Amino acid sequence: LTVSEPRPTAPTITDVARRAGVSKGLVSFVFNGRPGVAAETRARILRAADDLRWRPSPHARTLSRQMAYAMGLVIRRQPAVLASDPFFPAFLAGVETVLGEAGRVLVLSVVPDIDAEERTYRSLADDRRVDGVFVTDLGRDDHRFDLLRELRLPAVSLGRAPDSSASVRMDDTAGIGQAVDHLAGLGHARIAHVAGDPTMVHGWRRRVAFQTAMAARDLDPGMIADTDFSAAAGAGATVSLIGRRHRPTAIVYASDPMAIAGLGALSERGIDVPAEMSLTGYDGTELAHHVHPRLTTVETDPALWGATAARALLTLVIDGRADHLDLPAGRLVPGGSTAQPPPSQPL
Amino acid sequence: LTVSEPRPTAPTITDVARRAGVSKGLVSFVFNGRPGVAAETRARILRAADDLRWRPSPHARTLSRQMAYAMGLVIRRQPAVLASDPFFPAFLAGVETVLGEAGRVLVLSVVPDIDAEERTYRSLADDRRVDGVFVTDLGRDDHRFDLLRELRLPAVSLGRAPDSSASVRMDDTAGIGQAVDHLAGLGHARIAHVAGDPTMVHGWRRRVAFQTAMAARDLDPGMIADTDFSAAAGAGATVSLIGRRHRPTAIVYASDPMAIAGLGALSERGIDVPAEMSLTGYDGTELAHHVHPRLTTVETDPALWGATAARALLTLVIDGRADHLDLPAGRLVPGGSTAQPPPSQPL
DNA sequence: GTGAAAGCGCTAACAA
DNA sequence: TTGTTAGCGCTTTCAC
Repeated sequence: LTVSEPRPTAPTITDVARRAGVSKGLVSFVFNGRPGVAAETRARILRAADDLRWRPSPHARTLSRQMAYAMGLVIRRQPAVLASDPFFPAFLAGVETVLGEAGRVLVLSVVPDIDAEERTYRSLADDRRVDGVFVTDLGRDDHRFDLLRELRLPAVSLGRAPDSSASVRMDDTAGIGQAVDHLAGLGHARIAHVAGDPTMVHGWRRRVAFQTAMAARDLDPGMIADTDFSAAAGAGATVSLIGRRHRPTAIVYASDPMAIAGLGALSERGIDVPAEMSLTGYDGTELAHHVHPRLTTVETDPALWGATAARALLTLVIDGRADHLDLPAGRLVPGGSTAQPPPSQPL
Repeated sequence: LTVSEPRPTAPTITDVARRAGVSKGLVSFVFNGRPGVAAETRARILRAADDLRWRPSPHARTLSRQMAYAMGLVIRRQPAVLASDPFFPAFLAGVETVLGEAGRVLVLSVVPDIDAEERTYRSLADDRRVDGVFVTDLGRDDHRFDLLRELRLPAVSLGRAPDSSASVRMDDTAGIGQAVDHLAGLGHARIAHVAGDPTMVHGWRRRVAFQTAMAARDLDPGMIADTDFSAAAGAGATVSLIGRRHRPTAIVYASDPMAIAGLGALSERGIDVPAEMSLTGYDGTELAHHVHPRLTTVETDPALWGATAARALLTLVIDGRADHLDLPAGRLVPGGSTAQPPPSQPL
């Protein structure tokens, strides 16, 4: 039950230098890709390091180079919303593949509110815990970029923010548009949208995409219920939509968990999907494939997103600049939750 | 688009010492809670530090104290399984609340396979990236503790492992037992279990708990289908169980996502829940509350688990020892997915 | 092309 | 009680 013995003392750059018969400085040069080391010397040094299984210590490096070799991700979310969100695990996996190869590590924080979020960013910066951060869940009026600029913390945002220096975006317009087209193609005219959080960029973008797609087909784009992306709110919004006078025949959800919850709410009220109501989701989560009927949803690739964002952040941190990247848009995969509208709907 | 200016150079211990009119040594003593500093001097030093908004640099500390002020969590999971698992987000939130207060940070890794996992542990240890780790998803014959011992990396396991030095456990026996009792009380006799991964401790424990509870009631404990905890496998196991000659009238699932997928599979085959088949889940996830019928499930508290594990790991790292802790067991919360078995079942 | 030595910011042993 | 100083492991400037 005790952890008594000290960890074995690792070899240092001095050991390597001695073994290669050179000075510390040269070893450092080799490991930092500096020119001006004779090929033969370089080989000898690499051999020595390899023999000793030595690698430069990140902490020592941090001290002399002001680089943490770590990236940060601060997530501010309601526990309930976070728990049913399948995005993060896959996103993190993607981030890791890239950071790991680059010898970087991911520092993750989950915070409950905006104050904790700010404190976290400040201490990550003050302590030089990270060299840069990923910014997710963009707000439409996001205060974080000012803070990050003040802290001089390079950031890559997921989705484009007006004042982010680099971003990786996955277009949600296309997927929502395809969903509307799919439904309209089946004959639906009264299509509603259970939107996400309107204060968040992805919630808002999907909402606007819905309105645009509906307007483009001369359909009424007004049947929208806003939520906070939680399953509970998805169910609530569904109930409120079907209570309206002109009940919709189809609902486009801004996320799979909400669609699944909506399916539950409809089923509870004896409304058959897809015979009486068609549903589409967004994300392409595993569970969406296993509810009945299988959800028609927009498949996205969060792992690709993570890997791309990580590469962008590395570039930003190392080269001091990075671009705004666009990822291929999600695409609609028809399931069993969409069908023709019921033949005779009272207007 | 450029991140040009260097981050503002933070004050150092030297600045604080100068401002307080003392030496660096004294400042260090004060910030490490060492005795032997005059009260008045100490106050002066604290004031100076406060004025300068100075805090000791973790990296510099790491170098001289061999402490990283960070904890690690390495998750090896199939992306699909991880994505539908609601446990981690809440667990992480719990961990963070404790680590944050203690000035520690969480280093997270998501790895695809066992080799990557080992490499990750090695580099976390070699680079002194973390002072200790959380070990989750215990295998019944878990190789990781040998590795961690070799690396001298203190570890707290989630669930008790024979060779872990500290652990935090949440009993699954009680919850599964309650589920069986609940079903038996409703009149079910042919109760099946869709188990988790039998090579993982929590999967195995729930499986054994099921068998024990069934045997205690003189019921046949043999109807078990093993899975890997994925939703897909949950659906598959469900299908195989209802295909058996003595079809069960109730199924106890080892997780909510599998129960939800099972519900989907049954629904697809026209089997009514709960009229023809009762289901129970495990975890108490948000989505489980919003499917129809609402899942009868075992509520657990992953955030509490995270906070407790974090406290244990801090203790282990700081004091060199920690205990095995037990958390209150999950408890069954009846929903709409359980009812009396159908009156006349052909044997 | 290579070596010596001065930092990076802090801790801790030793002196005073 | 307080000050001095030698590390911790690495990078980098400046001589040679």
